[in-house]
Amino acid sequence: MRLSIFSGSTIDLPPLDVRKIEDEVRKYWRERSVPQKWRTLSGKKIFSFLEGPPTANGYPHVGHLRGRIYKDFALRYHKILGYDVWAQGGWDEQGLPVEVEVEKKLGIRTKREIFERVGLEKFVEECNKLVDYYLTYWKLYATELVGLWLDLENAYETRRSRYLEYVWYLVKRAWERGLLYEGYRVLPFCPRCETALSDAEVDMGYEERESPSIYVKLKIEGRDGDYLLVWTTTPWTLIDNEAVAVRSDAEYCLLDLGSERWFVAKQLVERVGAELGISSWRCVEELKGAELRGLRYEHPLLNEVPLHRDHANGHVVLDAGFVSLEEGTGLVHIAPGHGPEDFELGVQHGLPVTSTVGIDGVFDEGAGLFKGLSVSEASELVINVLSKKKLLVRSGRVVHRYPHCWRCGTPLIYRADRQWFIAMSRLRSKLLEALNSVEIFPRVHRSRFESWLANVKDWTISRSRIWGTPLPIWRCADDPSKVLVIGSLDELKRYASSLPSVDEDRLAHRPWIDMVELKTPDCSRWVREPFVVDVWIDSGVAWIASVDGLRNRDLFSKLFPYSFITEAIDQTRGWFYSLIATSVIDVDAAPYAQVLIQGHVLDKYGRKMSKHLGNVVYAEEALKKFGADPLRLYLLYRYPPGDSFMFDPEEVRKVSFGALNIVWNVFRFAAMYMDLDLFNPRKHRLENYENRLSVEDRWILSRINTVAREFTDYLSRYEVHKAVQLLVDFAVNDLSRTYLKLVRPRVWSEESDDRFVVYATLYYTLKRLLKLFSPAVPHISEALWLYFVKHFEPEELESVHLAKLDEVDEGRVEPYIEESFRAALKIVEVLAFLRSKLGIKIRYPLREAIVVADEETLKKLDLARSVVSRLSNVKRVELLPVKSKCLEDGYEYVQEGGVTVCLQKVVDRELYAEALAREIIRRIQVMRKEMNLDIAEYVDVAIETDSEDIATSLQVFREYVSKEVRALRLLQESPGEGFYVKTWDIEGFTVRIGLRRAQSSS
RNA sequence: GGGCCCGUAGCUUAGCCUGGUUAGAGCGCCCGGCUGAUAACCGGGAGGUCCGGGGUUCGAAUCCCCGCGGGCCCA
Repeated sequence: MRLSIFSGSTIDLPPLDVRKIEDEVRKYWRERSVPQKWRTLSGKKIFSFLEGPPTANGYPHVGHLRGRIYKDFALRYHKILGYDVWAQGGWDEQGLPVEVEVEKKLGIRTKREIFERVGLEKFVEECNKLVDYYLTYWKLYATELVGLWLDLENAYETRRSRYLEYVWYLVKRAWERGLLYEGYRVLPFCPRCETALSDAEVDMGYEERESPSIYVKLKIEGRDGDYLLVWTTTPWTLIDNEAVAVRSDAEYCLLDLGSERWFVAKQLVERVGAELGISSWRCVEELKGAELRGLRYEHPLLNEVPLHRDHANGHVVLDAGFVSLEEGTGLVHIAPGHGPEDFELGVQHGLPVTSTVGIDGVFDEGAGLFKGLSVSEASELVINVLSKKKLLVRSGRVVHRYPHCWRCGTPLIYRADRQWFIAMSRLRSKLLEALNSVEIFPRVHRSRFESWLANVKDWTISRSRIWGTPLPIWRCADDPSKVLVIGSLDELKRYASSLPSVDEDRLAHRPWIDMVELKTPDCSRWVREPFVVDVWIDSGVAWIASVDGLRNRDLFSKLFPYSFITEAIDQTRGWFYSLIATSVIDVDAAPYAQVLIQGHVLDKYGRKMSKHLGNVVYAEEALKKFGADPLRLYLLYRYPPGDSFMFDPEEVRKVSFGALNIVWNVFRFAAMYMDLDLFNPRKHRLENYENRLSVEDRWILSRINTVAREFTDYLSRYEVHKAVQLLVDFAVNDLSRTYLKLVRPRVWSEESDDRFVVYATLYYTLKRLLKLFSPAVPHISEALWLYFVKHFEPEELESVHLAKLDEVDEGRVEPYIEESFRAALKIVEVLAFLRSKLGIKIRYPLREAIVVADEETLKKLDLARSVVSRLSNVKRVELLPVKSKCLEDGYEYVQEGGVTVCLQKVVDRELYAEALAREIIRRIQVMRKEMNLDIAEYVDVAIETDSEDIATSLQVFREYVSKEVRALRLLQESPGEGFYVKTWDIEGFTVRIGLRRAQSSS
């Protein structure tokens, strides 16, 4: 089957129209099910890839494409290396971002509305619909139109019961291994949305904000008149204050104000003084922070918040490394329920952890006087009360950066809450050990990952949300100390005394999961913990859940550990971690062997792409504008995979498209002449011409093999950019610019069959090059495969992507010839420079060039002497050993690094005549093109000129000119009727040239 | 506050690990040329305190120290 754009009896490869070609190629792949064949496992060694599932939320942009193109490249590359490839797709479908968008869509403003106005069932249905919507988009613009051959028909989906069972399985494994526990932790909450937020979400919402700024003195017990001075911007947290922290190695001053004395860090005395407007105080005692440790003070709201009366071990001075000496007083108020650091310090010292604030930001009865107030109302009242009690030293305002909810703009509050954890901190050494078996590219990132694992904290796996995997932990209603962890749907059904009648996908979600009534011999009613599981565990268990590994053990054992994964650098603490973490929890091993860590895509100025800046380049837009292959090539070759990528649309067009255009045209050139001469690679075999190869043939044959070797070499280190640059450079410089230029006259010459030597060489080279290019630019490679290779070898495979990379043909690698060419091309460059100095165009032949150099260089040059001569249009290239002289009159020269190059600058009459002939030829060629003549078509030419020189030249070079322009008749007369006529100025003379299709001699 | 990385032409960068020609490219700019595969291409030119300072060395973009500036991650 031929592609429709290539149909026709003779080859006429059109100019490169990327999008049209890609459409046709995609159609061909679809009709022939090529990707399915490509993915078929045939029993060979498997390159198993694990897809980092994109979140089915939001539209894909070029940053996503970069990652997906690396994935596809790695897969295709290993396929042509001879592996079977495992290329299952996957989608991450649950989590807060989906909920947020559904809320927006439904006009929901508070979490309560979800339950009361919309209802959970409807809400979950909407989440599903939204996921479906984005999947459509991702399948088209981030997969199919990019040419990705990930298997989407069998993609894993984290919302499916068969998938999320593995999250349950994992939680149960953690429970069995004693790693699952319940505890308290301080987390950022949005009181309006009534949910905890992740760190990433907090980072999104930092904004300037004006807050209260108050200085409060705390009465030290047993030291009448002595106080600790503290500073805070969240007065409401004083309600849950339990300690004051100092830095043990810092100096503190006891400041005498006459009637009373305050402790302040020495380094901050001046600052605080200025702030409070006090200058007349004296430092009466200097102490190390360590000496303050253990002092007790009276809680400033002891009467207003009665529970503090019972906190016998609270209200004490402790030391902590995090105390800042840059701001505040150097004494930091500690509320273990409202700050992560405070919490840790509290736990270390056994302080009571009180959080009298609810998830909605309203104080409960524990807050005494402040019950029922919001945090901001409470702050005001705290200030009032302290002021009345004369404990408030100063109350002002301060503008600072503070985290806000990125959805609704509400300032976040930190509060302690009951959560479920997995004790990852106990697995640190196992994680590090597992990492030993993992190769990380680029290498520099390894230490980052290692230090993250070495310091890993326990994992809060519970979330107070809806659209997620339900936390599979049940508690006995009658005895809350009894806990039941369910590891699969089967297990759930086993204990169920009644089940809602819904399909399994629903059953495994809220709200249906909570309609299941569970009963066991030791408990008549189990109640599920009201959480969903952190969404990172969803994608984290992909290594086993994606293939339903417990049921497909055979397949799973072939894939695990996965050969390769790749995502952007932010996933170091995300997916890369959640994979290895869950895998270590289950089987004490890393689930992947190689990781490629990518940098991010930025805009062309190096700024992050963001909706806010309006500089996001979406996948859809980029694909429509550039086509997939130019975009792929650009993303692959412009920067190292690990680097940030400054995406400049102009560069795609100029550089990437430009390179592809040259590659395409090299094939066009080859195809045109090969077809014209009925070249047949089975008949005109390279082996038949071995002893007739000219030096440039041997050179290009050597080069393509060297390039192939270097290509695989770079890719063994995932230096994708270098590998691809190498191919582009070879195609543009070696093939197009040098080889084709050299062989063009050989192709035109019909005297011998030498042109078949060229075709055989070129065919060998192009076919190999095509395979090398195929992982980077699959569409264009395929088009050329079908059009070019399949045209000459119809029995070849139906797709380049099913082919295998050729072994490097060691016998054809001739380093000496490559060196020789390097030297010769350098001389060609110098001669071009000399010509431009002399103002003599390449079209003007020159008699002689002389190179004076050492013996070794000369030996090299000798081999490629004709190359210099042809490319520089010099009749004779003379090679002389050092000490010879070429610096005579009539020569222009350049001396460089022991090599002297001289060029004879005299243009004698004979040379001049030849030059004129070439001037004429060139103009006739232009006219042939303007007339749209077929390449092989003959013409009649009539030339009229007032120049004696040109007339002579035409007589002398009559044969030459006729042959070059395929003239049947070349007349020196005024062009008559039926001629296409143009008047030219050549060297100041007027020349009228007439052209017409050759008339058969009648 | 801690860790990692980076700083080379107007822009994007190679070279740095392993010290040694005249620091190499692409884009942009200027001049010239080539073109029967080329929507292309080629040659030349202008443009560099290799972030600053100090050290090691016969010799430093490269190795070491300090500083400045930027990025990423963590707190």
